[in-house]
Amino acid sequence: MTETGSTDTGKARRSDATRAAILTAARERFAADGYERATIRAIAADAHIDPSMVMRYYGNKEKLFAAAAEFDLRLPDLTGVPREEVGTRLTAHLVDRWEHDDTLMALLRAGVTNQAAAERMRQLFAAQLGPVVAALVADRAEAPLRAGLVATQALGFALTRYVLCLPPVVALDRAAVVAWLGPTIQRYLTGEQDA
Amino acid sequence: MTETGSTDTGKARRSDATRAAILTAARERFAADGYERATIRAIAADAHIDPSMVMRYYGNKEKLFAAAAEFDLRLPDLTGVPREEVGTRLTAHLVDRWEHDDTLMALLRAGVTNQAAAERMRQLFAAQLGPVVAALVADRAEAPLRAGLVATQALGFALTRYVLCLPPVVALDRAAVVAWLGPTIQRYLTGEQDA
DNA sequence: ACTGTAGGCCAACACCTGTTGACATGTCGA
DNA sequence: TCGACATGTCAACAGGTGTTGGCCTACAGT
Repeated sequence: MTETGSTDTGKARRSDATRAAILTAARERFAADGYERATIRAIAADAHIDPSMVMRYYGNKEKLFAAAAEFDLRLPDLTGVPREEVGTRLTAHLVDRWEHDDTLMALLRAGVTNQAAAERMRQLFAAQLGPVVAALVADRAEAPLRAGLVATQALGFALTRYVLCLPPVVALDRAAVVAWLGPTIQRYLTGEQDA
Repeated sequence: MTETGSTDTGKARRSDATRAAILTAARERFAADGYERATIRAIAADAHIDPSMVMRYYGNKEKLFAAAAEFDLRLPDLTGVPREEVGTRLTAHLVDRWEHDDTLMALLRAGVTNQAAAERMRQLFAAQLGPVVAALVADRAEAPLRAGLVATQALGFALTRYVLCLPPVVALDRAAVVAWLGPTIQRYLTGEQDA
């Protein structure tokens, strides 16, 4: 394998642009078509290169997806936010994150039929959402459950709005989304189980 | 085409068992693998027949899916239920429906990558959940939106529990699911937008 | 100027897919 | 008994898939 050190800030290689183009095209295809329908050939065509280049740079389709599905939710620190506002704040952030990055869509579409993608999704919520929630709740043992509940609503919203495109859900503007989903997320984060 | 009248209650044909076996196998495969990974060959093997029989009886893969994805939510009439209980009642019913029938799973897994399946899902919520919600809300114009919101939470729960298998969500028992999701559904059905 | 090597393309492979048509078998009415 | 028709099997097709290896070209270091 050619030197691909992750830590070195060495000189840029001539192929870096190509690598990036492949990754971008891969994200778009995986997001639009899911794992199996996103073909290496189509991704290569989008990146204006030969399919064999994809193999050379990323080994195989699985590894390409793994590289393309690297994602950071960039969750804000909610400990400084008034407790009654954390639901709306988190909701607004998630919606924004979803609308400005294909990666989550790729993860969602692929995660439904691909085991590795599903595992990624699990890690995403456990490793990134989990800690943020843990810093918020009184009993830290409750954190994974509460993070999971948030995931049900967040992913369900994304699924119905961006994938299945249920018309009434698509029609909602940002403010309405936050107004409707915010209190739900708030309750999952800070509320009691008994209504 | 052989006589396949939909209205006739004529004598059962010898091939009806085969037809049913194909449909059952198709539902299981579509539910487990999604649309593209569920192959005609695998379905035929499960049904212990030749792949060409699937084609003869259902024409092509698309039509087979259409037949396999026929589904009735069997939603109860909620007009007689105390208003503050409709959320938990609907939640409990949906969970039960989901756990005892592969069809919804097939619809969900396929709907993420297949247009026809997504369209089915849209019709399902519009035609079956819509009216039930409409009978419940004061302003009927709000019904589609409220049904859509219910869909976000219901499908999101199914996605995280049965497809992505987030551990904390999988761990919930039936009572806990109803206790957590019930109030959310209740608010989407009968609550005001401003918390 | 020469050469090694990285970057890129082409053709091919082995496999799997949906789909088709020819052929065998069984069943039931005339 | 015989023939029509439903039921089922087998083999093959045309196209698409991930993946591989050989070949060409241009640039960087000497």
